[in-house]
Amino acid sequence: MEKQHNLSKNQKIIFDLIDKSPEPLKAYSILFNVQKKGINAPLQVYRALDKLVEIGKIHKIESRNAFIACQNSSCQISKATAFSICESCEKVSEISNTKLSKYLSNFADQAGMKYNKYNLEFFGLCKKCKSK
Amino acid sequence: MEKQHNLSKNQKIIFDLIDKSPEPLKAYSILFNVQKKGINAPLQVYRALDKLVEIGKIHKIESRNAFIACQNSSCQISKATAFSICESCEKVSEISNTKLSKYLSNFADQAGMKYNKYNLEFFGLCKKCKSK
DNA sequence: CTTGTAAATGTTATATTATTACATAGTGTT
DNA sequence: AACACTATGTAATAATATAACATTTACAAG
Repeated sequence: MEKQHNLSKNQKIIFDLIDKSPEPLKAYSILFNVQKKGINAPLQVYRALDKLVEIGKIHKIESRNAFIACQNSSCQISKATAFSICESCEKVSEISNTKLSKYLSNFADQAGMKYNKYNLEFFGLCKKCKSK
Repeated sequence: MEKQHNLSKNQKIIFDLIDKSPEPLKAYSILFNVQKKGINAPLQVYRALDKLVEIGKIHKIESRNAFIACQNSSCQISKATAFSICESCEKVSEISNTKLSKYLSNFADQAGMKYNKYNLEFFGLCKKCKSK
């Protein structure tokens, strides 16, 4: 059984916003959107984001400085993430591919070193953009 | 034969600095270091960095907003990159592993979509930090 | 129930990272 | 020489993120 994380008020407001969004959201766009709910300062947003990332409810798309809800119910901790990013329309999808994640989790480098965490971002054109 | 890129003055100054550095450098630390050489403004640094990334002489470590010289002589274009990052001392190494790069370059997702570009960052503890 | 502790909140200010806009200069063709 | 392209210089500003400090809430242990 996975640990239940009871989100606090701000965390819930911000998670709900990200979860409903079809695209990754940036911190200041989140801030703008939640100001009517009483969240006034960047730090309030960043604190909630940090926590949500920590418990795996959202992931940060590093190359875009944006945040997306976890699409993968089994991924409760953000330690092994893979995304596909369309370089034209900026659509981002989380990749859940058991073979890929096994391959990467078991990867050992030249020195035999293994890693407990990774983040992979693939770039290309999504179907729609490719057919344009 | 690979295309030869003749670096301009600013590009060369900034590449040399990054290439000599044992660790990834951040843009404003680069700026600070090259001010004695007549580069005064952030934009001058960012323009050179953009170009150097484009031609594959350096890579950006996205999770750290820092830049590292390409360690891999065959990687003239930054389109397939993998790094190992120590979460304790922040040491970063580029991974050149043919199997890994083949695996990722050939990876096709659920929809059969393939990608022309990827960036992978592994996190863990380096040998030194692990033995502490 | 009250006390201790960790987590979360609120607020202001500031640090860090990156780009826009505009003017000028160099480089290499044809 | 004319052209196109790349690079440079400078000032201002936008976008992203954190530091410092005061207060409040949640909740388990005594």
